[in-house]
Amino acid sequence: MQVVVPRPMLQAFDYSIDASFGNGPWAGCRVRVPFGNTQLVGVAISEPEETAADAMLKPIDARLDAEPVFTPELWANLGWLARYLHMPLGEVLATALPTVLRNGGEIPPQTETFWQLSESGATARGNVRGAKQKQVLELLAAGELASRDPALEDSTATLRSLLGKGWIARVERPLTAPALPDLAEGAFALNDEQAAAADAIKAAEGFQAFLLDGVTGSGKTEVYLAAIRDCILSGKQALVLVPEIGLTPQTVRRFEKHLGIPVHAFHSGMTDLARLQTWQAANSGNTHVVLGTRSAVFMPLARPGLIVIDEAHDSSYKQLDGIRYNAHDFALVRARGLNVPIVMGSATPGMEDLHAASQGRFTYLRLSKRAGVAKPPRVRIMDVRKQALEAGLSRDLIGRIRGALDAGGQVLVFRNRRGYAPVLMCRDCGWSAQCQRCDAAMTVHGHGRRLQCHHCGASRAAPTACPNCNNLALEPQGQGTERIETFLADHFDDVPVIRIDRGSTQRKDAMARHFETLGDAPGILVGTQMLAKGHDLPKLALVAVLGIDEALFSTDFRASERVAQLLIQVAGRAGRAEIPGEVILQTHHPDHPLLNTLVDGGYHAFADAELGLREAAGFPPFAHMALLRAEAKQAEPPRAFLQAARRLFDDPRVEVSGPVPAPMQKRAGFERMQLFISSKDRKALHAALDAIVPQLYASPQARKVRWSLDIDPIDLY
DNA sequence: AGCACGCCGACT
DNA sequence: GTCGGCGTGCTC
Repeated sequence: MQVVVPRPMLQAFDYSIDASFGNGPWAGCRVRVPFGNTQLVGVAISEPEETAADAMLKPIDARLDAEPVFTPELWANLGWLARYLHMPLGEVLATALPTVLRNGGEIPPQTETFWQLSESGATARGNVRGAKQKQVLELLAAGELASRDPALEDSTATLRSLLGKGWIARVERPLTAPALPDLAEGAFALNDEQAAAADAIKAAEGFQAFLLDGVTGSGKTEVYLAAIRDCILSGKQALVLVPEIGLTPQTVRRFEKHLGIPVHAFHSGMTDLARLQTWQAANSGNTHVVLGTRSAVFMPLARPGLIVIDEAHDSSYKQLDGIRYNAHDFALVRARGLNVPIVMGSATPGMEDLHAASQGRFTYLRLSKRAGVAKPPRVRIMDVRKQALEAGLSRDLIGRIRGALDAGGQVLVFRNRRGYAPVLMCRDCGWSAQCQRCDAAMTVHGHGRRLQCHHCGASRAAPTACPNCNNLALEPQGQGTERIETFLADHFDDVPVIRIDRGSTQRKDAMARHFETLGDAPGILVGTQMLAKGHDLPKLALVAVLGIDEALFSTDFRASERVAQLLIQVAGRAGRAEIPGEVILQTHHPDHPLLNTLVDGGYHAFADAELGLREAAGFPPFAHMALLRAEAKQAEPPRAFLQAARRLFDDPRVEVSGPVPAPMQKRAGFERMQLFISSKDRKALHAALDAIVPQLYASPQARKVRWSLDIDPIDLY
């Protein structure tokens, strides 16, 4: 019997089995096997009779599943994914399983926990001191509750202490499919565009891909919800993918509220056990809706009916290490395999998706109107050449912030650099603090007291004197969110100033809390990318975007797309409600074509121009790319490895360029090189890689480097 | 990857 | 004389 294991090896391994394991199907079942001098959890990929008996083979140690852990559709598509990514099947299968199963854990019986009031609890109920305990007891007095009931959220500790006192009891019941919601047709108030989109999705028979292109505030979510409702009312399951931005719990609550049924979540903030429970509920058909981040794309579906990808352009759908899959692309493959419709929603669709729509591969659905009273914001480019700046803000901008606050509005200041300042520099000799292990300047934190490398995490105290000339002339250069926050808090001391970035918002619900703190009162939010999403701010009157200039001149061919998406997303936060929003882009390059195209023509004008440039340059989506990366302590072994790899290509339809140093040549002490591989012909590219990748695994040079192959890379770092 | 084997340099 | 450096082979 052939078994694949989670090791970087392309081949399968043969094992013998003895009769005691029973005779169900083996392919797709997990097995524990001896491997070298350890044991591994692998997956059988054939039946015993397909392999010739061989007395030399080791026997498997255990069969871990009586039935395959992969649905037939996932089994087929994960096989395809392994071939497409040119990665070992054993590693792909392991990645696609929840952690518990990957590690050989049992699939527990499917139960659901309920809490009941006990007799002593009913007696004690009258004289409980703790407010929280009293509240929970009152809830349970009205009837038992499932542990996942929203009413019991954040009550884990209380429940545990009540259980300890014997006032409540825990009951395990077999999990069953939630009752279908009682939703009449048209339960959502949709405008004509939304209704047309929902109807088009409803009319899909089998696989059909929809690009739901809707401006910010146009109500894409209502269209998803309508489509999901249609799906579950016809007895099928919906899978919803969302970006990794820490807002999944809020989104789950919103979906549950609108659909009236439990929605199962799957994201990195959950325990391994909770994730396994969602997996099981989906696999057994005991849930109607699963909502999760990237890895939820591997969810087995017993009754598949619909896949939704929210914010389909978001780059967090691509995994950057290990199995570098793209959940957006794999979701399309699965929708085709499951023969169900898939909806990709975005206010700023990626070039690939727009191109697919223009070719007719995706059905294009447009939501051009903002829902309700919301009006599109006015966007202005503010020329700050020859202007004095305070913490990176011009006088004019500061005045406009004052005006917005005085009118009772809220202000959002966006700056894509966290920390106090991007560089610590010596005024006298020009020395600047560099990271020892990376080709990058260290970022100043803690109001100038600390230095931190954003690439390797290195951190140290900032020197007081210049290490080069000994003068006391060190000065933080440039602006980070921390410095801007300090300035604004000082300058606008009558309103709250809240910073939102990875430094201030590490805890799970921190972002939601920050938004709550602000409420409806005038105030200022300062932050990075993280500000682009999150709660609606009904009183948002002004969005100021600082420091876009460096982003305008990046070398990465995808940089323009990302800047455009970010600007549109950030700008879209303004004008979502009663206050007419204004967006100010502060720049030293007011004539930059990207900015002007965006401001004058919007995202679509930009996209048309960008697609033209991509086509002329032969970049995706008009060509297909792969990136072979290699790194080591010294630059020579990666260069030699990639040069040897380069010589293996001989198809003229496949272009290979490099090896070249990565844009950040040294990172965390490793010298990094890369080889670009591209072709207009996807089949030719993959045929070439099919022939070459096994040779890379066998290459003697590969032992001296850490290497990886990235199919359809999105970041060329 | 992870581990064992094995062949050369600097330590008790 | 050994401890341990990491080059090489191997995993059914």
